[in-house]
Amino acid sequence: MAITIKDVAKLASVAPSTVSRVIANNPRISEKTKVRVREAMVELGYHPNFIARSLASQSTQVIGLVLPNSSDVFFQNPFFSTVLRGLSEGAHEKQYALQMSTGKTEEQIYQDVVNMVQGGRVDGIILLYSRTDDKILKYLRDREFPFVVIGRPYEWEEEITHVDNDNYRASREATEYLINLGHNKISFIGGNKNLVMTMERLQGYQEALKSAGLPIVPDYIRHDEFLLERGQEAIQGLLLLETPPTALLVTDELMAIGVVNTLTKLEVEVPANMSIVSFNNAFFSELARPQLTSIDINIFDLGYQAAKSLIQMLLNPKEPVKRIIVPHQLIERVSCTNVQSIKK
Amino acid sequence: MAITIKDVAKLASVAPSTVSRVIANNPRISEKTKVRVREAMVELGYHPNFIARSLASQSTQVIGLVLPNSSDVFFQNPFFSTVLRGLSEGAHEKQYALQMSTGKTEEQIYQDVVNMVQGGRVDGIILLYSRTDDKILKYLRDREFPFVVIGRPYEWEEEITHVDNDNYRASREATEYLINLGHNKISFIGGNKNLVMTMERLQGYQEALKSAGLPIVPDYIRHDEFLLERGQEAIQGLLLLETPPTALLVTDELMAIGVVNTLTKLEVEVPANMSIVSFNNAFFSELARPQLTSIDINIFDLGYQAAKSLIQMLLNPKEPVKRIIVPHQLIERVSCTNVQSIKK
DNA sequence: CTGAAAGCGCTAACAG
DNA sequence: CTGTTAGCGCTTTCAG
Repeated sequence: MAITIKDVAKLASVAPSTVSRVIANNPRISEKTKVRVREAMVELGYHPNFIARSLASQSTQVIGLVLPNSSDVFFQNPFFSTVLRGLSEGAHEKQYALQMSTGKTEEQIYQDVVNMVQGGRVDGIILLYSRTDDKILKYLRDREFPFVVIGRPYEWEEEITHVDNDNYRASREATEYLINLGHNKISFIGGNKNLVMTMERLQGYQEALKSAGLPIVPDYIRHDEFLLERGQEAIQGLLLLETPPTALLVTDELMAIGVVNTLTKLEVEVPANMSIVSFNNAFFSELARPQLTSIDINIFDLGYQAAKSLIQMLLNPKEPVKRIIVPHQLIERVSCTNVQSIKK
Repeated sequence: MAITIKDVAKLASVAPSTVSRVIANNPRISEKTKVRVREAMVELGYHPNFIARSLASQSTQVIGLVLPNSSDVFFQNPFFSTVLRGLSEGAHEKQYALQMSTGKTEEQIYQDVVNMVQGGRVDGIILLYSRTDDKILKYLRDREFPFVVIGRPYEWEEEITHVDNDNYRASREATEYLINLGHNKISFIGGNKNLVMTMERLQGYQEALKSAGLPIVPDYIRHDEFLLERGQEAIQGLLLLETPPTALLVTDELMAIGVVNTLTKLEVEVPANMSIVSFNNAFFSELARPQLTSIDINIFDLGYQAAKSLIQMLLNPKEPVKRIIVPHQLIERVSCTNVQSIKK
């Protein structure tokens, strides 16, 4: 078919193994023959065959990405493209390629992963989410296959390298920010309950209320998919309460947009009649009217660090387990106001 | 290492080739031995090694995706995630995996492609864009490597299978829609000039004006990156003109959002003082305030059809060249109004 | 410093 | 219907 190592070897009058060593830049080959071999490679337009190399060396230079099973939802969220951009950059630096799972149900994705792993298609895997009772995580762990989790693992946290934000603290700070503005009826609109991230943000919220001596009102706590529509529904429910909240902590941008749009439609002014803090800050918060005060969790870095960590693990099999906490920060915009101004 | 075909063969007391045939479900193998072999596979927990298979069969079941060189911009745009979702679904149906280019400059991406192709990593490639003077497209064509383009190829259109919208017509219709509302000062805010899509949309716009006997005013035509910020700049320039337009055709959603936000800031009301038609309709148009009338180009289908077409080419090497036109439609929302209402 | 040879795990003629 | 035998293109001992 194409030009192989043998062709090069013949032209340079060396053995194929020598050519292989030149490619690997093996120091035991003399400069002279290296030059000669390289010339031959150029002359023939030789390009190494990765598949053959993979088979022989048992490594592919490919990283597998696993999306959550609610991938349809995930795709819509700007979180996805941003984290992917970070992954892409991290992988590119070390010449790794990225391969994605394409399944939609948990079972399909599980099969994707088995194919990637047992089929020898990838050297390592990055889970772009962390949730409870994850069959896939368990599978990877049982096989001791190299992988990294974006988010805090629900189990075996100490044994799994992961990249995460301090979601608990971020959420607590956001809540305290609202409390400091005088709010005492603060609602929590969270995402999928099975995501560890959601659980932690809820805890941070509750802890902040507790510390401030405020009650935790179950009716103020909502959970749903990270979707525009879900945000809309959530806020409608809250407004029907006897004493609706005066402030909202929304743990996802897309939901936040849904919330804001719905409020606008219902002529509840933000921030005059409702303060909002959003999460993620993947540029939707800026885009919303009014622009949303938001916790920036540096999504790009989550991806970038995850890629880098995994590659380090691959390069050095006894690399210690790591936890990388990407910093967050509250970005103040104009969606929050002092509670005084609300009382009419 | 892991369990191989030989282990299975031994346990089932057959030759390795027989096992291979069972995997391929070769009809020439008796049901009896098939069953026996399958039992052995299950008992051992055998899973085929894709890399080995790829090397032997010279096919990988992987599709390479090539993003445009302005990938940072591309990642932000909802076009990306939507088309990727379509690609993912199309690939999954036929058990193909997706691998992405990770380079950022044209040269890096070119290298990614060479690696994918000459390295034997992928069976075919999908270009997620179409632009002028594309080195990568030329490379693929010269090597006669199977590939599909999303968008209309700038050259060799007749020889390259591609999936596209009728951008010319879509744009003409959108412009006519505005003309029918009585507008005669219509501006065109387009994206990157090197994209074929942009060129076609511009032509459609111009043709509509011409047919209606309206002049083509160069000052009304703007081009820029598909970015929020660019949309903002474009509209500011337009408002400074002696006779600003009364209607805008914006060929990208993200830009459209930038335009709307800027107009709001400048207290130019939409649609009262400015009508807007946007493109793509990947749910940003719905999200904007006011909601934007938009040409829905069915981005998901672009991806889905591209994946399906490429796979067909791979399955049947003499599959004829195809052009697939995904239909578009104008979705009326509330960002346009009759020109009468503008005159104060 | 370089060559010969074995083998990574699977497929695909070619026999029988 | 099934086994034997070569590879696919590269890496990697093991010699020398």
